[in-house]
Amino acid sequence: MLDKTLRNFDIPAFQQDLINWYQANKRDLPWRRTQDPYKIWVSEIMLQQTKVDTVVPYFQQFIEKYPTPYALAEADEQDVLKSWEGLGYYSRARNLQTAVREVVADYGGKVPDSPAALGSLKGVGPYTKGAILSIAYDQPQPAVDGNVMRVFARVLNIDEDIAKPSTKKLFEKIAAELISTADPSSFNQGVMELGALVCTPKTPSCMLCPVQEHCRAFADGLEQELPVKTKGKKQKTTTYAALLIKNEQNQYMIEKRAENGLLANLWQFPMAPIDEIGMEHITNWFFAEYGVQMNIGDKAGTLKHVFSHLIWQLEIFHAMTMQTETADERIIFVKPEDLRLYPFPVSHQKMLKYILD
DNA sequence: TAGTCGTGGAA
DNA sequence: TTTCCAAGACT
Repeated sequence: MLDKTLRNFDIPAFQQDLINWYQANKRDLPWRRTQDPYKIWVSEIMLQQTKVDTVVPYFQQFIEKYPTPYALAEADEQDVLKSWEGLGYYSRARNLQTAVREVVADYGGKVPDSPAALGSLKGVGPYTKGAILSIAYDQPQPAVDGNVMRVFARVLNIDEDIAKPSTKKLFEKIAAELISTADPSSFNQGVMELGALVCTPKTPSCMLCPVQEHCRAFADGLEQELPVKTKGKKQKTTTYAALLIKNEQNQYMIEKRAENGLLANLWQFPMAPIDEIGMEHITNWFFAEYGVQMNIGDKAGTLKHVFSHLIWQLEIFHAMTMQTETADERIIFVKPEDLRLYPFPVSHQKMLKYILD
């Protein structure tokens, strides 16, 4: 299967054309100005499912605050989450810190350069492992992301569904065959850079492509049809009442979310699923759930927030309570000016404007 | 395997 | 407006 796919494919010429193009056209990105495995690691975690333009400012600020594995290992998780606020996929931040602590404890603070040790770290999967080994340590390891699957699917005219995990394994085998042993870093980054700048998902710029002469999809006019990717299911909407509960000290009630699952360990204004409990039972539900007696006031606004796999429809209300504390450790009351000290998901960051005017 | 896990930008 | 998606990992 693999032999047939790669038969008559001029691997050395493809490598050379790709690497030459990459050297001449690569973007000047902060993580390309260093060989520090820790910094490259941080960049690769941030770049998971996230655009380069989004990552750049987060990376700069993160490295300034946590310049070494030791600095990150010693940091408070809440501070790390605050640095990650707005970037999404927050378990990446917590897994990174867990992994960095392991590197400090078990590897003397040096990022492992063996595939087995690196791949065992929390949050380091097949792609990230290959990226770190190739970019930081110049090892010829495949690093297959969405770009790589798209580029290789077109160049080699492969119509396997790239949404399937088994297809990713196929491309890892292909990447292992194609990767340059002379410059694995430039090869891997070159494929990704090509995917980001030229071999784009929609309307690829084939006329500007440095490997056009190697591309079977272009030769057959199939560049728009490849790669094949089945689409996921639609998100389900849940409606919540989100309450801006103020007490007589002008403090607002916020809640730390569970330590697992969606938006783990971030803070939010309390929410009630009004589909389930009914708007008329909210007060009782809140008392049962949080031990807080409150009166609901005016509606402050409405907010629709779209996640990857679900949608929140938030109906936002002002509310008043006489209490300044509860028995629930997840609940605290905070002055408006201190709310920004806590890591909030974007949906609840937006709610701050109803309080801070 | 398929679902979970965020966000903002492009077409 | 809707859809898709971006340098994935985990369960």
